[in-house]
Amino acid sequence: MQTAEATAAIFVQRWNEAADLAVGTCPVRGVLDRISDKWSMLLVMTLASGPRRFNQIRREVPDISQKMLTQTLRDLQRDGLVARRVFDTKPPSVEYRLTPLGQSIIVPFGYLIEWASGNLPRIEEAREEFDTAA
Amino acid sequence: MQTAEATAAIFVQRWNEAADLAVGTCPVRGVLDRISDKWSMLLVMTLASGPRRFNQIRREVPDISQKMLTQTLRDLQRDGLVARRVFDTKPPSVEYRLTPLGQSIIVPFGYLIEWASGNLPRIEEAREEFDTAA
DNA sequence: GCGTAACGTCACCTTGAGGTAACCGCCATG
DNA sequence: CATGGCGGTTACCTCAAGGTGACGTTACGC
Repeated sequence: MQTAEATAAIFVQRWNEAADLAVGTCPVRGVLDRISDKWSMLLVMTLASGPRRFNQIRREVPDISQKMLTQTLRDLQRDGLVARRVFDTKPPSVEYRLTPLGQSIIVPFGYLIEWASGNLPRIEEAREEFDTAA
Repeated sequence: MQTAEATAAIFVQRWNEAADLAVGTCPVRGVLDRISDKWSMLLVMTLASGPRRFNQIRREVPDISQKMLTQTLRDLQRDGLVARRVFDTKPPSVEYRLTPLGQSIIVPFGYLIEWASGNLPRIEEAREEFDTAA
């Protein structure tokens, strides 16, 4: 197991080696922009524990509108993270599940969520301090 | 070293245990919304390799507007990820550096970037396939 | 005096993400 | 007959993110 510092150093080095990552056509930006909308991450994590049907997701994520659920699922499907399967029942039911590619993003998401929940108190503290200073 | 599957399973389990993460006041969402704007991640990674001055950052990230650089740096400072130091030179120069909290986010970011650059071809492939199918 | 570089602020405008609500066909149930 | 659940689509509206460009202050070099 490496220290966090060593791991960070490796990532920083890779980032710097990737030359023009900061400018216009950075490929990482393209993917990250897609992932960083309001619902994508939430839906991926929801589907992480198994396939779901449309209205099942709606019930689990109550504050998403029908439109955004449809749209976000389409986008995730387009990117190959989610597979859509229509069953020929009456009425037809639709199942959404993560593809292997979709499952592979759970790990990096997990690290980010872990960081977020672990450091939330520190961030809120910093915000208060900053706001009272101003 | 665990397999990716095992790691993912742990993250999924934690996510499910965190009960009301999906609804309204989810603390993770609060932090992630901040991080997922257009420039935050890019600036953090830029500052990862050392402190920078204002216009130095502008030159390294040429497509950011002055306004957004100021604003994003302020937000990062407010969240305690970036420290701002004013030097009493003439004219005054300003240095931005990551705080320890800011440095700690490099690792989760790194995993995400690694995933993004590794899977970009697959995503583009999926997009093409999806678009031609429609 | 003039330009330039330092680090911003302010006013304005455009764009698009996302919410709301209505509507669709189909089928089961009361 | 009517209601409700299924899985959407469409039109409309709002709000905030982000870009542009002007302005400001100080100090240095030409």
